Amino acid sequence: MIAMDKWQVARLLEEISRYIELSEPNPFKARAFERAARAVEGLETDLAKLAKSGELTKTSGIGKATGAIIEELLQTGTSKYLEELRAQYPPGIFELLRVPKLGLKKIGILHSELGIGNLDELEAAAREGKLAKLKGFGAKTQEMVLAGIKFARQRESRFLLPTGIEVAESVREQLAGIAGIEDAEIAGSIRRRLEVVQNVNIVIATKSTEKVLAAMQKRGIVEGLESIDERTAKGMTRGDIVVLFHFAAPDDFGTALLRATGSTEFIDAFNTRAAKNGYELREDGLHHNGRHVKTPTEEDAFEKAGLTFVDPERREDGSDLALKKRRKLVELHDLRGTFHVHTTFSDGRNSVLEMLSAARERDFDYVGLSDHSPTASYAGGLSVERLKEQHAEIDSHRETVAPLRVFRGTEADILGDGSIDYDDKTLAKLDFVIASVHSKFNMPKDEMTERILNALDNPYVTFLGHLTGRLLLSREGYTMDYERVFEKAGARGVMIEINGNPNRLDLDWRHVKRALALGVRFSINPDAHSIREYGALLTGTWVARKGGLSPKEIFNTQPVDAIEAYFAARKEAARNADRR
DNA sequence: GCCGTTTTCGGCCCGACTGTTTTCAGTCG
Repeated sequence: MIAMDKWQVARLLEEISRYIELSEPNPFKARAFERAARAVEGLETDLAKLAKSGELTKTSGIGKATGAIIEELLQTGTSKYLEELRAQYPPGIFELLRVPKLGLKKIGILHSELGIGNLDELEAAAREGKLAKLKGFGAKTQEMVLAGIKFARQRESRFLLPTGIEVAESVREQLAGIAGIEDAEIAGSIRRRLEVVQNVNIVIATKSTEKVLAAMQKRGIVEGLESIDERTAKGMTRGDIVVLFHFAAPDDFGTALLRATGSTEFIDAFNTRAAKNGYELREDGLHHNGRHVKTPTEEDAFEKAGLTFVDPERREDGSDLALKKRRKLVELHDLRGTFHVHTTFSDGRNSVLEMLSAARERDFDYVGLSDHSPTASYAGGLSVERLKEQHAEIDSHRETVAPLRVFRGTEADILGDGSIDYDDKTLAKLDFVIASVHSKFNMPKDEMTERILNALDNPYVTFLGHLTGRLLLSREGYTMDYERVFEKAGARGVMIEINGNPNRLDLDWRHVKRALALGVRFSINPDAHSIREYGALLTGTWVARKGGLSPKEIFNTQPVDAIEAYFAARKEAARNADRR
């Protein structure tokens, strides 16, 4: 029998909740299953043991019905109720959620009234004007749906960087056993660590392209693999991800990797500079005054052409080729601690102790907890009383997690007028304050700019959180005058967070250069809502590297004493600040 | 469906926004 863990059980409870919301007028029934899922996730004791003892329903949020379903899931791996719900709807029904502004209620109506169960059917019905006639729908909704379908489709063939890396790694691993392949490396925008990517590029070093290609086809490394020219082959994986293979002789592998990594702009800049030394990158390798030059590694290509090596992340344009020395970019192991960590006090999935223990296991010297503020009620923002309780809990764990040092913070909402969602007295009790926008995203540019500038005037603010507010592949960032924001942040010593959540990667690396020039310092933060999400520090590091940041420009590369002294000094200054 | 209790049904987290309404429902964070 399949042993189900609490996370899998929670996923299935969520699925039930979604189905219920499609058909059930009472929204609280769906919410009850949602709550049960949260309750299961938050369990400190083993779910299977708890079920065995018959005390499941003693957990708040789990009642008679949900308890029985959980037991059934644990015993059989599925639930009759869930199977019945699944049978009532087409399998692709939830793909409709990818259309913005379409929620489960509207999807439920579309299915029951028009039998719509996927994007194609939705598009056909909207084009025929059938949507506008439904109750609760209208002409505008119909238009919005059509625009939304376009939006969803555009994003179909684009995917987030971590997905790209996972797919690319898995394809590369499959190449390992093929005779004749001497080396294989991931290239393209994935190697450049672009936040959203469109295809996978892999460079293969081999002396017998045809033989290798045949072996790859035979093994079914990807679907529909076929050569598109002498040196390139193309296939698909996971349904809709295009994989390009670039073949090169081992002696030309460096040049091939360089060219396949791009960007086009960088390669052009490379060639312009190399030409001055008589060198040229060609499809068939590096050439010096028309004669072939061996470049088994990428470093060889840079060196022979007389150019400074540029890390792949920095190859969006040619600017770093002008540097005399290779840029020293920050690396994950440079980080000594981090901030912006949530716990079960607000919307995190792990307790204070779990998050602290995980930070210690990662060998951090320090970590700063920051749950939401009261206005973020949907995320369980902390009242002043709850904040006090959290402080007491943190204090009770300090010895347990030593030598890890714990800082007490908040991720406080920047309210509509730019004020911070706690009073000064409360803020003064914290070691640090991350100020973030979580509401009223669609303000006009001027208003949003003033709002952020106002927040920067609060002397207790230490960091600006996920400044642009973008959600990759789903939401554009806020409009604001970034120049003015960076200027003021720099002048007031407020750091800007580089939020490493792969859905955000915010600050956008494109802003980093300008912010740095205006005196802004950065902190790489995970915005972790679970232990696993400390992993976002790696993705955050990529953003910093893409922005060209070195360890000294990153706050959390500093030792704990420096951090503590900085917070203390800043708080002291805030207390003394004139705040009329 | 769950919870709590003012023991057997009423409330459940909420505010902004938008479109469809003519006072509200659905979506989003």
